[in-house]
Amino acid sequence: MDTVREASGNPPGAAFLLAAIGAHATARFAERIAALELSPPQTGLMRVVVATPGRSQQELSELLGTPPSRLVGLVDGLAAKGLLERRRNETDRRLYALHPTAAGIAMIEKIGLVGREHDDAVCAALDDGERAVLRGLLVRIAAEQGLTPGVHPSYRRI
Amino acid sequence: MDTVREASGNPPGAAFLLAAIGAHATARFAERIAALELSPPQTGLMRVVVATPGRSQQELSELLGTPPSRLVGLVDGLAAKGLLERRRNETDRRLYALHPTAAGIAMIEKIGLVGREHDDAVCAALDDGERAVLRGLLVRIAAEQGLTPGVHPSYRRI
DNA sequence: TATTGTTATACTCTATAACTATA
DNA sequence: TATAGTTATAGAGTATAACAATA
Repeated sequence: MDTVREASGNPPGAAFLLAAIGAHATARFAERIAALELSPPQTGLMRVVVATPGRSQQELSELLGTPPSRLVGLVDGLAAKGLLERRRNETDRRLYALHPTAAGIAMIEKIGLVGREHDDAVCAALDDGERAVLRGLLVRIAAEQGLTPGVHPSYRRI
Repeated sequence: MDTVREASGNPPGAAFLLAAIGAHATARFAERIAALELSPPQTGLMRVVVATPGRSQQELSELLGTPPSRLVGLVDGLAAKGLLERRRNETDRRLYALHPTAAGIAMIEKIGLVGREHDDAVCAALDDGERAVLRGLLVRIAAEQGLTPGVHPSYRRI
C-alpha cells in the first residue's frame, strides 16, 4: 500500500517522529502496566512517592505541575490498593504525608521490571551502542526544552 | 530543587524519554497549529487528503485506523472552514470523495511552515548532524514498531 | 441483505471552582 | 483570613452502536 509520506513526498521531521513514537510508546506502556492494574499516571505518582517519601499532596502537586484535585483520585486509587498511605501531620493536621507501603515498594520493583521490558521492546530496532546514542540525544533535548527529569509532562497543564 | 530522577537514582530509559518528549512535542505543536485555528487531528487529516485526494471516508478511516464516526466531525470542521469538500460519487451515491480546496492547499503550505518551525524549536539542542542521526534512529524504530509513515498513531484504537 | 456515512449515547480523563476542616 | 485537601460540575475527546440512505 502506498503511504501518506510517499504520496506527499514530505518526509516527517524529527519532531513528528518523536510525537508519533512517543504516543506509540505511551500506549504500549499503558498496556503493559495494565497487567499490574495500574494506570500510567498512577505509576508516575508511585515512582515519585517512593523516590521522595513524606511529601504532602500540595508539594507533589507543585512538583508534578498538576492540580491538587487531580492528585486526590490518584492517591485514593493507590491507597485503596494498599500501595501507599496518607499519614496525618500531627503539628498541622491539614497536611498528609504520603508514604509507600511495603506492598508499594514491592510494586515499584515490578514496575521497574516492566519498564525495562518495555524499553527493550520499543528500542528493538537498535543495538546497545545506538540506544546509548539515542538516550544521549534525548536527554539533551529534554533538558533544553525544560522538562523535569523523571516527570512525564502530561501531568502539566498548559 | 532536587528532582525525582536524582532522588530515585533511576535514570529514565529511552522509551520513557521518547514518551515524555513526544508528549511535550505534541503539546507544543498543538499550540502552534492553534494559531491556524486547526487541531492536530484536523491537521493530520488535511495532510492525508492533500497527499491522496479523492478518497472516501471509509478509505481514510481504514488508512488512519480510526472509526468512521470520528472522521465525520473532522471532515465537517474542515469543510466548514472551506479547506476541503465532499464530492458525491455519481455511480455510487453512498460515497463521498474528499478533495482539498484551493484554500486547503494554501493552508497546507502554512502547516508545512509551522511544522518546520516546530521541528527546529524541538531540536534546538542539537546541531544539523545530530538531528540527522536522531531522525535516522527514529525512522528505524518507527518502521520496526509497525508505525505507518506520516500517520500519527493517536488515530488508532487499541 | 450489505455498505456509506451520520447521529445518539456513553465513557474516560481532566480542569475549575466551590466547599470543609484546620490553622 | 489563609491553606490543605476534597467534592461537584463541566468540558474535551473518543468509541460503540443504532440509524438512514443507497446499493
